[in-house]
Amino acid sequence: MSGHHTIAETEKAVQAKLGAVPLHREQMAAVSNIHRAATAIRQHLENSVLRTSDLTWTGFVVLWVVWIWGEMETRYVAEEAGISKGTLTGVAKTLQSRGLLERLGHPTDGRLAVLRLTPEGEELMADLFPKFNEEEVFVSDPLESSEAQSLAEMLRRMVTHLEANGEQRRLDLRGDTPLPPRRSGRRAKHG
Amino acid sequence: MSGHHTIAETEKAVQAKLGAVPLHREQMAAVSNIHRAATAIRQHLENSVLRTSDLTWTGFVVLWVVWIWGEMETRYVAEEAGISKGTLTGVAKTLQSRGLLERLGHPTDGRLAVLRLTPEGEELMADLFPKFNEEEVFVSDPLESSEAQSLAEMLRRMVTHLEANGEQRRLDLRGDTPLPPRRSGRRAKHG
DNA sequence: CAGACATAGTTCGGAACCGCAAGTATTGTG
DNA sequence: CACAATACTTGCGGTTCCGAACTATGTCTG
Repeated sequence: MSGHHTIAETEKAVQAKLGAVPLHREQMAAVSNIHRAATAIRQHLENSVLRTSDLTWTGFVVLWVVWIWGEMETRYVAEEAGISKGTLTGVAKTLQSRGLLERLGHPTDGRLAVLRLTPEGEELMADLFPKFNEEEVFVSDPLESSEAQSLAEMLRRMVTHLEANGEQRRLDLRGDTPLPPRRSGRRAKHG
Repeated sequence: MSGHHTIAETEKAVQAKLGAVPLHREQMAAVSNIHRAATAIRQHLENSVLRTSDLTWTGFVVLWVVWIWGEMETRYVAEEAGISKGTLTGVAKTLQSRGLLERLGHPTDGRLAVLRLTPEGEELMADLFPKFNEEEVFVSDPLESSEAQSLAEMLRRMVTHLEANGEQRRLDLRGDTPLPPRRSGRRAKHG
């Protein structure tokens, strides 16, 4: 890494820039450090264990989700992996083309599709996951065992809160005004 | 949200799947919850404050970094934002085309490029950031003030640790073997 | 049972994204 | 002045990503 600014320096600059503005600093620091940490950890894991298997982060997460749950319907895989259905379609195709994942139709409901690891996929995860976990230990090195637990627990509370109340919050925020269309994305057939 | 599985259920499934394998569970839970939380928070922020200004997450982060630091050389912007230089070139173009960002040559070193917000960009951030901060408060709702501080501090330690030791760790991990080339990417001119 | 509505997944447009190679320009150095 | 180093851009080949439109299937209702 050896960055230009350390995380501590950035926080000082924020303080300087926003010194006069009334803000909720603790929450700001908490949230922005979550993203800083997530990015740094992700980059470390991508450039260590994942890279050697030529897996992307998202590809790994999808494999992981399916591995943990066994067979799983695609809509739930997308949700667990934190990606959209459309993205999953593409990612699953990539993983299928590498022989790691397979796709089954649902026996009774023709709309559903189910994902499952191939034997090669199972083997890969059995090999990869311990290495992945070793790096999780490495990045958690500065935390005491009790701190790691406490960290996980606080984050879990935040996620649970968002799962329960996020949608309502977003509805309240925008009130009547519907969401503006995105700049990019598919357009209606004709004006 | 209203997911299929809650985060608690997922952790139970992990326990079931990996019950026999010797793993470091606390660190695993901590790291995976960091990513879960980061994804959930990012989606919430994108679909509330960012969406109304048609900003992507990365676009906002770049604006934020430049806003906090004032003028900043592009290489440092990329690093602070957690993206590659090549990506930054594209993102900066997008933001310039919207009149939010401008690009200046460095007065003394002709190789450098410097980014700075336009008045429109300053105005947008001044308007947007308080709203953004309000949502940071919302997502941190389940945390006591002291907990938010403690969370930020633990994450800061993890990031600092990675900044200091990540590169060496990756070097040690791969030992002699150079990184395998990526599946994709530009090829050398002739084999 | 036909038509309306709902649900699951795919397709598609536009953008972001990476890593690498190669190109351009500039600066530092022996 | 040759030559190395540095900083950024450009382009390639691929992946990921969202969300709206679209397709196919299932379900509900009159």
